[in-house]
Amino acid sequence: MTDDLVPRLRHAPPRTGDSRLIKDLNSHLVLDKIQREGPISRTQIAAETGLSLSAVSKLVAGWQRAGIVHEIGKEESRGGRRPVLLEFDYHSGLAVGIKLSVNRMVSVIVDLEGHVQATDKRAFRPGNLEETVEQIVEALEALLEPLNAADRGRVLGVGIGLAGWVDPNRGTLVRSEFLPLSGAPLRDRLIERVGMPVHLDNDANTFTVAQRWLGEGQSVENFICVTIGNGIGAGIIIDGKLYHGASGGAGEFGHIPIRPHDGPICGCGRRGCLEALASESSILRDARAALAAGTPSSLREAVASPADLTIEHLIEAADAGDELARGLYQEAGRMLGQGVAILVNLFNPEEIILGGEGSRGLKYYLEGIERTLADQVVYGLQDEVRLVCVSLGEETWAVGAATLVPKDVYSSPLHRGR
Amino acid sequence: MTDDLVPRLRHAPPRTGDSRLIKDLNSHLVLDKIQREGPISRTQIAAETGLSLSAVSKLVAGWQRAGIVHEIGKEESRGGRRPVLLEFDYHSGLAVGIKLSVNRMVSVIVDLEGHVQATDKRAFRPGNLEETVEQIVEALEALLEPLNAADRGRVLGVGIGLAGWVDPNRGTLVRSEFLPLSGAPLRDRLIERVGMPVHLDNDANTFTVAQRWLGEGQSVENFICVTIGNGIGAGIIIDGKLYHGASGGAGEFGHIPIRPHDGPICGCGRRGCLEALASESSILRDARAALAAGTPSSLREAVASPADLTIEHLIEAADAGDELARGLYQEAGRMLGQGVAILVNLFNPEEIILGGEGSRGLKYYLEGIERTLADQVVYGLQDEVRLVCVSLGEETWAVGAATLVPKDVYSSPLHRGR
DNA sequence: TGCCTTCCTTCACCCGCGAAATAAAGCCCC
DNA sequence: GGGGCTTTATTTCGCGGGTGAAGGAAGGCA
Repeated sequence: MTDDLVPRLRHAPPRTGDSRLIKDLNSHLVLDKIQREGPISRTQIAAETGLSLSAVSKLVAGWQRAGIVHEIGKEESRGGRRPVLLEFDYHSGLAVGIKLSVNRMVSVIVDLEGHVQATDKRAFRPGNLEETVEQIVEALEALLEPLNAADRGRVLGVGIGLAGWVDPNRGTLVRSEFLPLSGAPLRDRLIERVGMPVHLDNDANTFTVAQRWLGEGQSVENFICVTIGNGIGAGIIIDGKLYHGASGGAGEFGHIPIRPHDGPICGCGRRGCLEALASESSILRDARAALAAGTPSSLREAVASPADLTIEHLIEAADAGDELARGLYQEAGRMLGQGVAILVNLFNPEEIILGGEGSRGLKYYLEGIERTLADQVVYGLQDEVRLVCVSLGEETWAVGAATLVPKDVYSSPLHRGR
Repeated sequence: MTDDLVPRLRHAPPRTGDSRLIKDLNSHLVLDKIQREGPISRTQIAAETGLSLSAVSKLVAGWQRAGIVHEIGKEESRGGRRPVLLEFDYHSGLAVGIKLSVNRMVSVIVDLEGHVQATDKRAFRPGNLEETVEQIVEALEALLEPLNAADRGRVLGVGIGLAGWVDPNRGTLVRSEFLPLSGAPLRDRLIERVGMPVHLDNDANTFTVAQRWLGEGQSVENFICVTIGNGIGAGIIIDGKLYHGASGGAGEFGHIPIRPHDGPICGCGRRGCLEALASESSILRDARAALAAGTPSSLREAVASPADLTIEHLIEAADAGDELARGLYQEAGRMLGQGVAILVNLFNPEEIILGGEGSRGLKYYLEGIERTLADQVVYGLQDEVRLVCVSLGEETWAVGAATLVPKDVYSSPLHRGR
């Protein structure tokens, strides 16, 4: 009986169409319109969705009762009664986002528009399930403690992002390079402890959801987010919905083989992964090696020893025109460009969003990427894709994780996972 | 006004939920069950779909009236009234499939189960729109002519597959290496001429649809078909639905860059595409070069000059243990393996179907693929994917194209493309 | 002030689903 | 072989949701 539960969930019966589905569908269709295109009038929603005016009115009333949609004012008259404008109320709820990484945990409280209300940064010591849960709960409490009771009641849930292979349906880690909790019921333990919805996903995916909800992908149905920092990751939106693959492992862009025979060893233990060729840590590794090998560069004066070199040094040097730094970025950009070319050939996306850590290095990558794309994409498909750059900071990750909450609450049933 | 039409189509209003959608949805849910899992009883359908028995009965009645579903007999009693078994009637309609290639056109009439009723093979001379349409119509007439009037009335439509970038929504070729009809309304002209539905798609996509409808992907929601022959292609099924990308160009697997700097020139003009490294024609090219360079091999006795060498020679030689042939296949397999590893890292599919032209060479590829996968896929994701081999012949392509027809007629409204 | 336009709400009606009652078909056991 | 019991299928009815028409509300314009 109980044993049956999990397989049953994986092959759950398909959603059948009954009146509830209809209402769900239409009501989210309306909410979506208001969120993406608001302020907007009922009549306009009806015209654009194809729903009847009466249906729109009723559905809007539902969202108003729930406090998620408000009337914000009236538009100019177009010869008759002035349209009443409706707006998504981004202040109607709060969400907590947590980004976990090797030895750090950054948490935020945001409103539904992603505006940060409070931040908590602290050390994180990867441990067993209980130790990990305990640290997350502590951070959560520190974050919620200053809130008054009313605000605390408005918190809708918690989203957590981390690097690794996550099964978001089960709420477990399948494999992660820094957190040895494979298979442990991390999400469910947390739900028990904090008494509100908790969502878990890969960090690149959380960033992607944020871009879809509030960022550069709001009106794009097929796009890919590539994140570039110490590692490289990707999140894939297909038909407006995050694509997880068969078991949550989709989007491991950083580990696609690019130079599997003669490339450098990657953190994952294999050779020539894109991440080992194009990430900022790979650039740093090559810069240190070049300095140690005696390559001339202004970097030599910036640090006492190659080991002290940081990304900031490299960016400064590149800004100042240093050949070595620029060359390394360009080479990394070409490698990344090859990866992006593969994405474009395979996915033919409408848009690719490049999220760069701090984003300052991104412009040095960009040239290499664009040139490579033109060379390596078939049929001129690269002209069909828009490249967009977005800056990523420590907090951005946490804010992204927080958007798992509204994504779950307010997304259409067709986009809600299986 | 008219100018507006195309953009309006691209951003068509989303499908709203009304009672018709419900019926459509449930009715296809039921049909799908019967097609995939039939023979099956009404009660079992109800249990597995979650629909009420009354709904199932009514919906089944609809399909019976349409002649698509029939009662086939009764099952053993399980202690009470014997269940009536329902079966999808694959003979209720016919479909035409056409595969166009450089100088050849293969057409078939099949029933809905893909059984070939008639075949037509002829030369194809790529020309302008009217010339092309004319040749297709001729083949179609040759195929339909022997049919009696009743059978002719049962033909539901025509599906066409060809290599290149196709926009299936508009029914146009965007770019193809052998047919200079970019942007021409090929599908719509054909619809006018033949007076029945015509569908156009990339050939790898048609093969993929066939695998989903009748082949190895019937019960798999996320899989990728890779086709290997003179070229290399792929079709992607996500959530049970063929993925086309933003403008129909998705799945250009043969042209992902693998050795963009030092690889051989590809037919598309760029360097180091997968297709230039791992297709059968690339193996042939390398074999000829090796013979010309004096590499010892049993192949030398098989042909007078390297130019006479064919794939069949290579397969025979490999079967006989020839080092050169085996080595070339293995190397190509490793290259293909790198490509497949990229697919697995990015898509985390449940299954990958390898369609090999004639399939006889596939076993020589396979070893290289499997070994490479184990090396180049992160987190052991390769253990999550099933590799399946399928044989591909000239007719298989045409049969695949034909499945565009039932896919369109009988697929759920949620899977019917945007 | 009166009429028109535009925006929104209300009400009657249609349609499909689910639940329950009913019918049909077959097993089992005395 | 006849009365239960079980399983399968159909029919009936009420509910919820969407649509469309009619009506109310708000504002422009002469």
